[in-house]
Amino acid sequence: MVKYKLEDQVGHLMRRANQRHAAIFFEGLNDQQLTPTQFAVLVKIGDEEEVSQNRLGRLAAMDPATAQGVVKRLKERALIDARPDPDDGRRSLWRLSETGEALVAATVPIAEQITEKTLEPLSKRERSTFLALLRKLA
Amino acid sequence: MVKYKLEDQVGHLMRRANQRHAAIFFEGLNDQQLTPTQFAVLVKIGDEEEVSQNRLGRLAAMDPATAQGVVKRLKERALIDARPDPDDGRRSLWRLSETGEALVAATVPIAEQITEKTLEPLSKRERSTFLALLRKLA
DNA sequence: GTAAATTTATTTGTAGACAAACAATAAATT
DNA sequence: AATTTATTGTTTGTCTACAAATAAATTTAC
Repeated sequence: MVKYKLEDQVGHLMRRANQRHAAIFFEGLNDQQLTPTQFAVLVKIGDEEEVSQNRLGRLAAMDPATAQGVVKRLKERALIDARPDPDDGRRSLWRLSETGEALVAATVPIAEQITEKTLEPLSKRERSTFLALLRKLA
Repeated sequence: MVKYKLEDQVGHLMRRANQRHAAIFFEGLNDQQLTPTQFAVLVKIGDEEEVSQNRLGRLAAMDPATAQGVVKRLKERALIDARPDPDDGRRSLWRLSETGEALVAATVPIAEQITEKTLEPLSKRERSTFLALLRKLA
């Protein structure tokens, strides 16, 4: 019977790694006032041209209730715009505004630096190992 | 110039891995109505016998504002108790109640299953590699 | 063609997570 | 001893995250 050590549990370690990454993220995108989720949503809208809110949630790994709030705040900042879906009365189709487009273009390089900084404690080789294993747990 | 792929970013993958783990956690400890953070706090209080709120926050990786709320809820459920620190008028010293003690004893085995289930997609060897690398990023 | 099931989106409620500002106490400095 | 600095804990506000309940529109099944 070995003692349960919180510090060795994968959940605790992931939580802490996430906290560290979040801190790096906020430091990097402090000027733009973007959260990781908001950034993810902007990138995904950019990828898709036009996309419904629920689909966006799936693409960026948010549930519908979360997506609703995130989209609302981005809309209030005029980073995204919507028009009603002509084929489906329930949906709105979201796209980047010009400001949003410019913001994504300006922030993607910073996001790349954030990824780099997050992985900094690992060697090149370790990084690809880690990402491959992490992908299996995602 | 390679396109920025959200799905390949370490932050996004960690966020998703965390979501998956959280889902496994809630499923496992649904009956006890414990969150990962609450469980972490209970385990840490158990480790320490008696501990102040701020120190507890550091042990379980929460900032003071978060710790305050978590401790408050555990106290309301009578899982933990406090007495004033005789040596420091600012502090309370927290410890497990009898109920809390019993709950920790009952839930640690479940937490071990949760860890196991979270790591299930990885082989034994991959698990130790993953944990070693994750520890460097935490 | 209608009833049932599914999908889309919203609302309410709970719980982390953290920044910033604050009050109270304790420790360090001079 | 008095002042400065640090620590402990609380409060307010914003945001993510999700469960559960609801309403409306669409699809599927019969």
